[in-house]
Amino acid sequence: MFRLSKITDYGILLLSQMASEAAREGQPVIHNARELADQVELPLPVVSKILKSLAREGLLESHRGARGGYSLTTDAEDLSVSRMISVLEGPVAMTECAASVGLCLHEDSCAMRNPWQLINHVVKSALDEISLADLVRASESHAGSRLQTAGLLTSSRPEES
Amino acid sequence: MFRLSKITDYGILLLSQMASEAAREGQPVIHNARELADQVELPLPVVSKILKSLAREGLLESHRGARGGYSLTTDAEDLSVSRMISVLEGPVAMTECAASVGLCLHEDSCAMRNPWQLINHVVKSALDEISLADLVRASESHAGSRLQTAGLLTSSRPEES
DNA sequence: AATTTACAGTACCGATTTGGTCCGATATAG
DNA sequence: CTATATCGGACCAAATCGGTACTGTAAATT
Repeated sequence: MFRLSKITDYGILLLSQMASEAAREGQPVIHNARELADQVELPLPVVSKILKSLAREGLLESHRGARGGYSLTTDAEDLSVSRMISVLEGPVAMTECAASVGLCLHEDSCAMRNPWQLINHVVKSALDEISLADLVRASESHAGSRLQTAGLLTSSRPEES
Repeated sequence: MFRLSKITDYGILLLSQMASEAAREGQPVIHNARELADQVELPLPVVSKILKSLAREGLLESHRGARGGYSLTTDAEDLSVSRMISVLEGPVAMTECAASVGLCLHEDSCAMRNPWQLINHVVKSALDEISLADLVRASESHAGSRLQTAGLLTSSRPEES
């Protein structure tokens, strides 16, 4: 409920994995689908499918043929969560009305267009502020990420195992 | 595509409708399902179902019997969009992992728990900041809402008909 | 040039979720 | 007592989602 599809979940996971290695190497690395599937422990066909769509949308560059694979086209700092979500499951539009015109029967009479656009804008702005690099940092350390210092993480820290 | 279910859409619409009238009357009004269904132009059974669940969750008070109906239990200023969404489609959790423990197979190995919690927190905070009263104001006037003055609406204004 | 590796595209299927309907029971006003 | 409404389910069709399979094409290795 109110959640992203698994595809998006996996997609962002894959991008993070790639960005993480790129950061370590200091340069973009070419990963093939099989390798990534092993690393993130997901079935190859699924990973393959997601990588294809990421490439089609321009987030990844594909290299065909033997020793081919995918590499990031964008610096992790410059790739927002908002963008990733848009690419993986369409524009960030919390209701049909917000997505485009003519989808809702009550478009004219409905008093909610402005409100929804407002909500939408607030959420989208929030997601614009988080970059792939932020995610990588958050995954690698529990403390000290840029976002924490920016005050975006106000709660102490997630209680987990 | 990262959107709320129609039920949530409708639910918030209904709450707005009720809050709007309550604001005009200066007091909570009792609406029956049929009346509301007419006003928002949705099938009665659907409206009825949604109102039931809103009442069950405590956002509305139900009055049974003849001349019965529903009334808001909370002041519109104190009801956040976040709360409404939670009630209508479960906790705001953008991925399964974020919802509760034990749902994802890769829970331990997965490096994304922190990142997702981060994203989740950012979105939830954003939705906490918008109240039902804000929505009503936004629906009634294109300019001058509290949110605009608070700087949450940075873009000039939505381009629409 | 043949072979192997790996991406490209697309069709497909089963399971789940969603949107929507219906009905019998119960409570209240008049 | 009767009319009016909510209450709490069950129920169903349709759309969506997660995942698989297969055929084709491009590049590198030999």
